Amino acid sequence: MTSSDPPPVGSAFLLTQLGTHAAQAFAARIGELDLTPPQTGLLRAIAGAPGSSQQALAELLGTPATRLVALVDGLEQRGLVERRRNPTDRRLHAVHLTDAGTALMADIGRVARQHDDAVLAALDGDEKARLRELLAKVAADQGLTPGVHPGYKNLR
Amino acid sequence: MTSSDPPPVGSAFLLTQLGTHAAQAFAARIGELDLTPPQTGLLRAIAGAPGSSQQALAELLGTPATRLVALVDGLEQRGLVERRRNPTDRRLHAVHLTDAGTALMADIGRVARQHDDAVLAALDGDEKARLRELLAKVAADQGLTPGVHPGYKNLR
DNA sequence: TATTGTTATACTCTATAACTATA
DNA sequence: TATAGTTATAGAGTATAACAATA
Repeated sequence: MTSSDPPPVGSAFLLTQLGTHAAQAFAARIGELDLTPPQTGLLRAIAGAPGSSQQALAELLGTPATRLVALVDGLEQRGLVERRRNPTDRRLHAVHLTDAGTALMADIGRVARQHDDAVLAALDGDEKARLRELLAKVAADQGLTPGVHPGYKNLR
Repeated sequence: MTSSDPPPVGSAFLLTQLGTHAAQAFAARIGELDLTPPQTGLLRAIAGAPGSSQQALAELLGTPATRLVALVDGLEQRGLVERRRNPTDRRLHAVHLTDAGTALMADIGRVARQHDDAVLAALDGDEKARLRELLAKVAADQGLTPGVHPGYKNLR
């Protein structure tokens, strides 16, 4: 081919393009709560499995424990989560949301819904349902953990 | 754990999750050609608009010119692209693919098709077409430039 | 003086490795 | 000796700012 025709792009590239765009838009929105996307994902994980050890959280998110420590540090300093030592095995730090953290989760939920509406504004109800169905099918086939962003995964 | 219900996730999050997954999978595949995704995107841009100045390419991709210079440097050293000075205005460096670069584009196309098939393996033909349609609709509404990955965009 | 390209520098994020404490 | 957590260090990727060449 010489040029002039726009190079045909596959659906997988469309997915990457839209996924990156959605991630950037979400980062901007959640930034108004002074949160980064990794922090938000960790808060969600803690809310879904309160009292988990940091090792367990690292395992769930697929990230090195060292990164998790730094993330928990930041959230703890802001009073959103707390570490509780396990009296039976004093090596373990169970991570819990504080009341402030729980309250913030509600805000995060609101922001997430606004984000969802904004990104999918072009679709009507039926189309949204159909898209969700197709995406869920692909996600399951690709082995993605529901609710866990693959960006935590160490790749090399 | 107390809660048993998986936290409900919006379609926009599914998009982000799948988009990141697809990007990682593509990076792994294209890495076998010793290319990074940003390099691949730049090659595509050059192939689509040969002879563009570096400023024009930076503008198209939405990236600082300084980053583009570094990317072109890497591709030029490998003999995939070349800079040609414009005799009329010697400030401009028109960027072109070399023969090796053109040949590599064919390999990239093959890898991209394999990638597409792998990511969408769960869907039949009709479903693929429907998904593509819905994604294209959302992408257009969100103002994405066709064929350009938003990851080049400077955000702050 | 304005524009294209380049180089130098700094910053952010993340991973790897070494270390402490508990078991 | 093995495990949970932590600290220290280094690397990749990118942006910001200063500079050089040409117009």
